[in-house]
Amino acid sequence: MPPRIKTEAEKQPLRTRIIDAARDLFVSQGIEAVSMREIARRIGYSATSIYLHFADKESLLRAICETDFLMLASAQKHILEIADPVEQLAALGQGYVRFALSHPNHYRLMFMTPHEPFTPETIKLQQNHPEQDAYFQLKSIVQMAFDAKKFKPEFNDPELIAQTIWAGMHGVCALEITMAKDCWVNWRDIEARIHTMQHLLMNGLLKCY
Amino acid sequence: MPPRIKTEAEKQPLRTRIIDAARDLFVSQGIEAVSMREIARRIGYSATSIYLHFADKESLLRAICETDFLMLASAQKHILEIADPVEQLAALGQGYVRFALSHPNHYRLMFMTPHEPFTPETIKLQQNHPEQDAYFQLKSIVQMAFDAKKFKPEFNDPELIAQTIWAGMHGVCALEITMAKDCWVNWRDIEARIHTMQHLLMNGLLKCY
DNA sequence: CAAAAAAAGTTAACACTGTTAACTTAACGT
DNA sequence: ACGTTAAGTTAACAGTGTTAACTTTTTTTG
Repeated sequence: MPPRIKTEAEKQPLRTRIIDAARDLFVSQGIEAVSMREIARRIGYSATSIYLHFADKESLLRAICETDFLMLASAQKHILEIADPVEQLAALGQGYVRFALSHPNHYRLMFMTPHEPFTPETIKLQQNHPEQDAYFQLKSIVQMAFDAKKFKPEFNDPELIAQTIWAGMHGVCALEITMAKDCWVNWRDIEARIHTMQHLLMNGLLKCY
Repeated sequence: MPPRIKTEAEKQPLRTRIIDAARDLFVSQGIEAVSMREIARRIGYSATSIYLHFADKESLLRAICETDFLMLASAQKHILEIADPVEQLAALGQGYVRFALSHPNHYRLMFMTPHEPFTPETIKLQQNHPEQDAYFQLKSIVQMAFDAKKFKPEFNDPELIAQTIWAGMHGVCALEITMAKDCWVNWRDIEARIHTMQHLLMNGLLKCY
């Protein structure tokens, strides 16, 4: 009997099929819905076979995380082409917020859930790579603006500037993701909140904006 | 045989003993360590007896959350006595950050974990009560500063101002709580990050600070 | 005071979870 | 064709939240 022709999905190595199935699950139903058995059910394997490719659930989630970090950095890399560093900064902020709000589950996993720290050995992603490390992108752009003397003189530490910009945008996104449905707070339109924060950061940090 | 003299703890109604045991657990070992069976073990009851006081684990966690919200608001209520609204704002920010960083597990449960929305029926906490609602405290102080024409003219919506201040401080705290151990980022000192954010918010929003 | 009713707790069980050990099947090089 | 290795499987363990049925304790009532 000839071997049944494999579908495209079945040709993929199992490791990536596991990641994809797990991602599908948690993107559509949230992290709580991701169970080893459900992942296995989706790809037609037994749950234990996942352990042939990942040490444990943590590792699997970190692998997903890794591809998501790459996704974010990739989506932003075109910004590095923009000439004006101030425009770059604005675009990066916009892109970051878009990513967070259109992929809330990814965002939660990436930036709102504590994991074991990513050590350089266990991770394939290259730190300080302009197309793989979104934080490096931010740092670089801030550094360029800093070198061009765009910031007010009281801000003399580019890395601190970068981390403050990140914190500001993260605050808006994180509150939106966890608390948007909460009617305790009479939330203003998310676009207004984003705009106000960006305005505040830019105006506060830059000499003229 | 006479009934054994009850200890002080045993005299407490069971409901609060459950909450306290659960809080103890998750403060010291994180939310993952909180299981119905472990809570019960600690207070010497069977796990199912918890269900006589709480519909499910969610409800129990919400009850903890509620007492924590009260804790935060209580810790801040003295600020309402301060005369100058700008000083009030600064003190409120400081207090908020202190709370977040000294009670990270509480903070995560309160502001970084999605729950079912708190409806006015299911909650004992009074919304818009100056000693029970920390968000109301923020709103009030912002409103006072707004009425005193302390903000720059381009910021004309006090609630939006309040939400932006919150987002800024939350961003710093939330990143610290989830990512402090992550050596991917060369984190600046948390005090510097807090100070920079506060400086930025105050300088950006207020006419003169 | 005793009987009935209500409240408070308990055990056993169900359907899940992540994970391990032991076993089976398939593939491949000699 | 045989032995070896890899790939997957089933069964099982210890844990989870939760429910139903049963027992004990307390309170109310005749």
